[in-house]
Amino acid sequence: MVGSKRDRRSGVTLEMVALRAGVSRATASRVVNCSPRVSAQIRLDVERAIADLGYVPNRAARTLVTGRTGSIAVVITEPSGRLFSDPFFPRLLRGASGVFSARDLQLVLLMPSSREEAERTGGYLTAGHVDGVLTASLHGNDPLPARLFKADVPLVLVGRPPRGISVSYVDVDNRQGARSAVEHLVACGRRVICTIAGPADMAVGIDRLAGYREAIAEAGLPVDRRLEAYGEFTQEGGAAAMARLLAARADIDGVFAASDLMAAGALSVLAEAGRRVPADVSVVGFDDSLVATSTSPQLTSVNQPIEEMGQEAARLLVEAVDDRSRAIRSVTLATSVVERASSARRSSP
Amino acid sequence: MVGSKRDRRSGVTLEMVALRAGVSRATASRVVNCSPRVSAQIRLDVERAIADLGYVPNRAARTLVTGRTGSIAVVITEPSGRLFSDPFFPRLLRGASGVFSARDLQLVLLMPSSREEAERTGGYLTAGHVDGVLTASLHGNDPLPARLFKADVPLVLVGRPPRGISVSYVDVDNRQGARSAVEHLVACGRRVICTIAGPADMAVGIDRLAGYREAIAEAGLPVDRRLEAYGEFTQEGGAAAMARLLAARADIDGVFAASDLMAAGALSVLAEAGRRVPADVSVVGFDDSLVATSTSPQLTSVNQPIEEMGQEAARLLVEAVDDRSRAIRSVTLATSVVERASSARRSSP
DNA sequence: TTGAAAGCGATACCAA
DNA sequence: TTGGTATCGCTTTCAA
Repeated sequence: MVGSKRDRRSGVTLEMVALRAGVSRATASRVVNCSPRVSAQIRLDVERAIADLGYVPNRAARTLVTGRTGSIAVVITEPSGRLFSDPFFPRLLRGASGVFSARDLQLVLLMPSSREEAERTGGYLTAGHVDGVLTASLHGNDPLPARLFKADVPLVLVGRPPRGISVSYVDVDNRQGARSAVEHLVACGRRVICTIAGPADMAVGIDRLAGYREAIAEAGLPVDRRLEAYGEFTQEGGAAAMARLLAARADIDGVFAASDLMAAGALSVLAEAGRRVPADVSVVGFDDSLVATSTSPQLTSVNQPIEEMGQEAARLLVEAVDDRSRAIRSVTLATSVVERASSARRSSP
Repeated sequence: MVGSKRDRRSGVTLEMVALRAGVSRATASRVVNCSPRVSAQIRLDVERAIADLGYVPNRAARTLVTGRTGSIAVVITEPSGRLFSDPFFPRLLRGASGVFSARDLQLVLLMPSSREEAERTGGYLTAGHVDGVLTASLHGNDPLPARLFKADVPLVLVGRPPRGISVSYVDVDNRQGARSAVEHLVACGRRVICTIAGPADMAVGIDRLAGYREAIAEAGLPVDRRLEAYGEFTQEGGAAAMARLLAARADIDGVFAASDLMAAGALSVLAEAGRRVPADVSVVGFDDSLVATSTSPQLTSVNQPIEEMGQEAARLLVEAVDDRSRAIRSVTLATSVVERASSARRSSP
């Protein structure tokens, strides 16, 4: 690596502080680290020297000996758009950052937006820049978990890990959530219920689809693959999927979308197609995010406690960083259906 | 700092690589750093050892000697909401990240959401975790620039720095942009033109307001402080300001808002008040973001090349990191008015 | 081309 | 309570 000659940082070292305060480096270090084994007078002397010189501990040196960096990375591997358009992430971050803050850990956000960048990010994380990694929205083929595991970097996922990967995680019961949504549609008297599923390589996508199928089967409704369409977790993805579904089965009277954003896309397509919601078609989303209350009609949606997921994940990660036991822990939170205007009992036929 | 006993990282060191390859640490280091002064055979041996052992260089150790970390921080100090709701930031990041990527620098995003967190973040940055800092949306009283300057950490701002701070920056000509907007309204035959200004402690806010005043004066229109209202750069801020303005002067026929989001808020208030846009009132926003084309009617807006700002800022920062000359550089980009449906020539009176 | 060895700045052990 | 010093993992002269 490059590194032009001697371009040392501003350069106040502990050595200089010690010299100025007339003590040894060891003692100065004790003051910096708030050790109780320092006399009051000396503590004052050193503190003044620190202030006079504007001393700031060099993290690299400290990290080298302690093995700790005092920072945690949150990694969001998404094609850039989603991080900012999906309200999921800010809520997750809000939940997590509170926990890290309380532990005086600096949260740094990494958002590789291409395979190449993801590669570099992996290097950054395994090189010891952070004490632990929190990641959300993982795709099935992402090599990151294995790489971090090998490098012994603590990792916690938000969302169930893909098959074959064992790692700590926090998730909501997506399967049960999806079932509740479909059961709600059935209770509304819907008989031709389709689903707009998330990407087939993401656990959330898979689980919500599984829940949908279970509920359909249990309700004794015929299973029909033409009632299932996949899409990205975006408004556009939802719209495109809805259009395909309508083309395949014109008699659809219920829609379960795997996210509110997708449901919003579906609503716009239904409106264009002249279907009234909820009179002709009832729609249920997932997330119960702000989006749910800004569509027209407002969305019935499966609520998931996102801030809480962030908190729990952060807590799990902090534990893992502290004890380094490599134990796998997981937390699953419950969901609930929040009813709004987009779903209603079918008017008597 | 804590640091439980010997909890060393996974622990493949260069020493171990050297041993396995049967060479000295120095030679192994040369291979890792792609030095040309290594024989082909030895290079192969060492590379195999690296692969076998899964060696990853320890960043802390390397940083300690080179003074470089290979990463750059982008700091957004906002009460959390704005980062995700304002399309400005994703665009800025997209522009900047391309440049950093090309230089193999890892971009880390820091978003302190309270004074306390901002304090910690300052510590993180001055402790040598990153080679340089890019920051946007700086408020006048933010102590960060001074702190970084003292610690000799390269810094580039997006947006003109507050008075009294000298630092490199990239900005658009906000003053001229605002003038063009107002001139456009005047050309539309508007005579009672108000402005929804940004926060008075932010340079963008100040500059756009100044441009507004200049244009009003030049057009020979009476200056009236009741035609100026301040607000946050949010939809709510814009709505509240518009409501106050209408209450103070019912005869308003032109609105210049300092951001599209604010203009969107203004549009909703105007609609509620029964004012037709653009027939009764013409509205011009600032940013020419996606928001501008999703309002109804679509917004006439001042375009600013945000991706380009991000690129230029990143370029400036990379330069500063490389030569460490502490020279202050700045780049100012031009704006242009993009006409849409929210502004139109007044129908003959 | 290769190796030996001197740091980089801080922590933590062992004596005093 | 204090100081001396080995050590962390790597880069980089300086000799060989």
